[in-house]
Amino acid sequence: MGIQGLLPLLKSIEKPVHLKDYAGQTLAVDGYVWLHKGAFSCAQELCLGQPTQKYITYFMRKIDMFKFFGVKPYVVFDGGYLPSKAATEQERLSRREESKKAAMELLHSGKSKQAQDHFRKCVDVTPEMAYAVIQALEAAQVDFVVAPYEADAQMAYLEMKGLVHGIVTEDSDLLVFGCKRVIFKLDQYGSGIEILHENLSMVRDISFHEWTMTEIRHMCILAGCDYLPSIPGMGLKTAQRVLRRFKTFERAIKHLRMEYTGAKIKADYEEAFRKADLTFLYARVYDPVSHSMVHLNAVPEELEELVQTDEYDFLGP
DNA sequence: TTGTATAGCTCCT
DNA sequence: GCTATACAA
Repeated sequence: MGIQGLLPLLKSIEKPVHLKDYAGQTLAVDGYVWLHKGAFSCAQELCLGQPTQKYITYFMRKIDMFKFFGVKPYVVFDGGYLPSKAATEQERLSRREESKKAAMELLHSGKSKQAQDHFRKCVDVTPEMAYAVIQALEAAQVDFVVAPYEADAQMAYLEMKGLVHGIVTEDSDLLVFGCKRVIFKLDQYGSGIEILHENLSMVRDISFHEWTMTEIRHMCILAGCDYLPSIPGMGLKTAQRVLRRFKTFERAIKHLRMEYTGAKIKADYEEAFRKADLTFLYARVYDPVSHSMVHLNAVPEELEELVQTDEYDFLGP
């Protein structure tokens, strides 16, 4: 889902770029994006369990494009799902099953063209597909890493450690994780748009002047993110207003509780907010240098013991 | 003005 | 996952 409405809000700081602008550099790539797009070319085969190589070919063509422009790709795959995302996954699964039923019926009545539309809605990227692509990457000596949980946090870590110069993705969450250089909408010719974190203060549609990374992260969580749905009626602009007025999210939530009478804000909302915030800060990632599991940012002393407990399995158990 | 709900898109020629 | 669009509070 990402952060609803974040990218349109950042239009004024978008910069058109081309892969060749990054010649000689390494860019982290969200493997899921290419896996999913590649799966579209062979949705029916994948849904019916028929053997196909098309999604691998598609993926490697993207890799070749990077190499053609002198850019080194560092592919990042998703690992396990966080417990906090289980509900979303279940919802997606049942929607896919519905589409598959419709696709099969159309196929059996000879309407293969219409069936294809439904196959594309039910196609899912499986770990087996990721593994097939990984083998092709190994053969081509392309760097990759499987994140213990979410690719987003893993890519943010690679950038933070200086292992990559920027991140290619379609997911606005990356900016909330604090990434410095994110490239969106990369097309088949190598064109895309770049957003730099340092330019956030220059956004015209909303005033982020003097805003810290913490405030921007809190605004995004309040407006709804993958780890916590928003309070009904709370979008980015309203979230920005209440945070500007009340300074901290605790005070903002307290105020919203008084204003929004009734059961609109659940009793555990503030607790859930804190957990979402900690996930953006301290998600578990893999460190390719030391070959060990670490947290995205150094965990402060007062939290060190807590993050080891089951209470904190939302960071990745 | 702002948020939400819905539909259409990702492949390829 | 994204965007574009129409509609609602």
